[in-house]
Amino acid sequence: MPQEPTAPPFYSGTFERAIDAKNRAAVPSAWVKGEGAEFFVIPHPQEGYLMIMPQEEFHSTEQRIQNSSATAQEKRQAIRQFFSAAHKVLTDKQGRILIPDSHVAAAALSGEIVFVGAGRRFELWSKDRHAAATAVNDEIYKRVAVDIGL
Amino acid sequence: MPQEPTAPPFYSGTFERAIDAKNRAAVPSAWVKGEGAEFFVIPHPQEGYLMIMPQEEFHSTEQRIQNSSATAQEKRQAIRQFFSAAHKVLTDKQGRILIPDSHVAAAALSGEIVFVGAGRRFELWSKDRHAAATAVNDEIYKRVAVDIGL
DNA sequence: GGTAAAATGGGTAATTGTGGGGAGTAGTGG
DNA sequence: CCACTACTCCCCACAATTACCCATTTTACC
Repeated sequence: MPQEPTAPPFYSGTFERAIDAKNRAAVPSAWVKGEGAEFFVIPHPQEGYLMIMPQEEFHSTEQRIQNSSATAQEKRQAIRQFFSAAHKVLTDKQGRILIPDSHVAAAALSGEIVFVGAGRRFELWSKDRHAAATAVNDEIYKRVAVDIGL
Repeated sequence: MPQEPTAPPFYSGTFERAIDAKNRAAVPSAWVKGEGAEFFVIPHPQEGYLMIMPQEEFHSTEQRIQNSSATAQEKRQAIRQFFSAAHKVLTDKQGRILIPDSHVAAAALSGEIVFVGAGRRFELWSKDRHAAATAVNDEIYKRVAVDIGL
């Protein structure tokens, strides 16, 4: 039976979690299919949160850099930074991932954290930063909602 | 069962390591599959770091020189330089590689070093130089990230 | 309320990184 | 051809980190 060749994952919703003393964070169970799921963890270049994506989205992001309007030289540099910041992680038997120290620092993670679905990838925030970012975005969201007559 | 014919290796992430008095450096365990992995070590021609690649990437790099727009004469010279600078190394039983003296000098390695994943190959930097180079690239990376709406 | 699944915490075993002693090998010069 | 030296690799030992496992607690769903 030729079933779907791994249906493209889609992440949505917001989930509060905790990160423990060993820097482990439990991925929402709805987002982890089988055993030993594999993700790439990359700090967002500007805003202080972590982007987490499966392999195919990782490579498709590389392609987007490749297709950008920058010069060939700039694109190579950008991709280098992108690769060097990307750490591959596997879920353990309890569905948790281990966040590298440098990335914990980059996103200021400690205690309460938030998983946020973002389509083909998801995000990991410190609760505080997420609250702040949400406050700003909500403003914009409301304006746009009015604009389209939601 | 026709499984993938040895999935091409992919290196990503950044790992801090030490180089000891015997010029041995432990390759990140995630990057070494079996026993006695084999790599080619070549100093980067301009920037002062070492490129490390498995055999297939080594040969594919030779091809890229071959396909460059230089004259036949120039290409022969370039490939000569490339081959003469490339040292083959094997991991020892503890997963370490021995860096030739000349290459240690070329990359100014001593004490703290950094392994950087770069797709089908990886890089070996002195910690100091890496910090300096990263500062510059990060600038470009951020600009491109905005460009593609990361 | 009861059952199952999910999330969290921590103990323990296995793996990884680091350092150094010493045997085997190859290169050097007499 | 033989010593002597320099180097490389193997081994062991230790420390630190990671992954596995099990035990509670919490949440979700009948």
